[in-house]
Amino acid sequence: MSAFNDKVYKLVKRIPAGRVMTYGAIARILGDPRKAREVGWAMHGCPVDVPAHRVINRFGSVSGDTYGAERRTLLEAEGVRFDRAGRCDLAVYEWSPPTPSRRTERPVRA
DNA sequence: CCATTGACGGAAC
DNA sequence: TGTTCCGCCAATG
Repeated sequence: MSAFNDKVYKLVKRIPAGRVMTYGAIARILGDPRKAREVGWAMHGCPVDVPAHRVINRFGSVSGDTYGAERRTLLEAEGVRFDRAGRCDLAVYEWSPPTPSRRTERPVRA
């Protein structure tokens, strides 16, 4: 288990219900913007205590074939709205980890 | 070691 | 976010 992989899990666990993060955003926060694919690969075998359904691609759509439908259902249960194309509004739902010197968190209710 | 693949991203059209 | 192409990187055979 690489350190990068562990960081991904830790970050994903901090994502609040009803909010999502993209693979690229996670990789970027972890310091390796180009490792977006690895984030996805890490989620492929993620433990059950990691809310992998809150990690989606940059289009706001859920990737994956079989597991994708299940994850999307979980997100909808948390209040995330999907349009007909299976995408959600990242401008509204995308979440960023809290920073020590900044507390600008807003409720976000679409 | 080389080729292929992928739960990605982004630039170019 | 339409489609196509390419770069990046780990895992897999």
